[in-house]
Amino acid sequence: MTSDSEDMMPMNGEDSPLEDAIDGGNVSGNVSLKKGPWTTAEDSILVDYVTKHGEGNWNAIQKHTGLARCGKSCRLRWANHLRPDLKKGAFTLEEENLIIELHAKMGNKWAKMAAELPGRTDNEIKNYWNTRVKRRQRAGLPIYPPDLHVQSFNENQPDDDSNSFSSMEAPHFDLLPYNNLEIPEFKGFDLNQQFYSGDSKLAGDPYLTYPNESCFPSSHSPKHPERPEYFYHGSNPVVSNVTPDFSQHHYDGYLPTAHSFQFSPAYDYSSNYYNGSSSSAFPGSHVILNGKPSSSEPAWAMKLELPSLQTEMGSWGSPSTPLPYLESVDTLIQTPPNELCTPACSLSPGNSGLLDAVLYESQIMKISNTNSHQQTSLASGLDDDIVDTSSQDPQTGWEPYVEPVSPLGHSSPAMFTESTPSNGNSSQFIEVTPDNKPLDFLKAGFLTCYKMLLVLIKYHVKIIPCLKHATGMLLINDPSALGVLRMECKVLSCLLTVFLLAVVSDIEILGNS
DNA sequence: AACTCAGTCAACCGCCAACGG
DNA sequence: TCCGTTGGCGGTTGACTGAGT
Repeated sequence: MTSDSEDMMPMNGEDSPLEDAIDGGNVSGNVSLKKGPWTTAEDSILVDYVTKHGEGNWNAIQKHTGLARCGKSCRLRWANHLRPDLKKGAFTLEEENLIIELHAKMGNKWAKMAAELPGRTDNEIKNYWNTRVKRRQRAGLPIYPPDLHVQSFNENQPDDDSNSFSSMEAPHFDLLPYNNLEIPEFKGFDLNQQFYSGDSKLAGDPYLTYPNESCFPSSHSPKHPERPEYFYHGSNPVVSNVTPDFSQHHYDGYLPTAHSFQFSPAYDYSSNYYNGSSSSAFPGSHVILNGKPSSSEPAWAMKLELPSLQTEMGSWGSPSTPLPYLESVDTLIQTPPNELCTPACSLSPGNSGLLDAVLYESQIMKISNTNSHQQTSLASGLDDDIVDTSSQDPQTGWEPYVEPVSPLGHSSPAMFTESTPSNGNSSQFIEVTPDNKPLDFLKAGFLTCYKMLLVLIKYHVKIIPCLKHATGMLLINDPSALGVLRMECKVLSCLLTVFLLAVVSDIEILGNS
């Protein structure tokens, strides 16, 4: 054993660790105690002391070594950083699973949890958990995976002595204010049901009201930069049946792939916002990934369809219609129709959506002065466009597209040729020619506007769910919502512009006539 | 380049229980 | 039994960092 004098560190040099350690300390009684980050010099003093004397008697360290740290601080430093048996680095997937499981059993008993994780400190586990809770809270998601929810309650039955906790220690499944999150519109958003509609076991689970957190990956996670967050598939028929235990939760460490998530009813589409890859950009994109309709395509797929247009040619509204890309909407807005048209789609403008169709029509009108179109009743056109609700999906209320050519609900050219005078040659395109009575011409012009408005409304309605969801994402501070909203606003603003142009066009022509 | 923001980490603070005088 | 000390624990805070804007 060494004497106290031997424990004292040398004080005779500029680089004296002790001098460094004391520097900047606070006065506590007649001893200046330092706060803040530990220096390597202080660490070396502490390590040296504990190596010689063992752990404990922490207050003696300050007395014996002159280290300007209180006993508490020394103990904490040793326990959390200097202990030789500490495991450095990120938590492994197994450790993360275990932490979640242990927390479900124990609650915030960090020390007990640390005892189950060799080499890990309570502080480490606490920090990890708090970060996790914070992240999930922001996303409005439950802390625990759904099946763990059940599992944990089972494990905390009274007959389980080893895991019995008081009510205060019981798993806190209501830790999050999530259930009280006030996002009225979003909360009732039927997407929530649809995410899990394929899993009756999960239906009604209050913790599944919101999308899986996989959709809200943290923008950066130094420990797991490549991991978007866990993908709790819950009762995912694909995943959960593979392994019955807790490890079934899918932590693949990578962004979802078509294969790993394609049929998960719990898989939410928002991950596609994040993914940004061409392979998944929107709900149900697994259908796109598969390149063909999937029998497992969830019912919500149709609901999530954006207003435009990203379906394959001639497949408007068909049940097998691949779901649209968000990105493609942006592309459509920014890209001239001609550039968008691949040979496969060149036969019709209808495959590219409303904006595409509108742009296409305008081009057609410009270059075509010779077309002769069949006269169509304005009234019947209106009926075809909007009013007919008999074809709506009784469940979703969504009006399926039946027009195989155009997103406008009817032949796109017809839309313009029926009533829209676009220029001085409007007589080629409208059913009411300048030869007709001025009143008829006026009526045709206003009907054109009206029709355009209805079409816009129709598409706007399809956008609303997306806006709702994006708004919800905003309310929970999800950064990806901004991009979604921005894109959707682009769509809406373009639609509005088209409408206004139609109005102006009519007014001008009316004036000329 | 400056700014913002979220995540991580380390450390401190306060409370409490155990212990010993 | 009381009281002071010590150590353990959980909550909180602030510095730092990196990504995004």
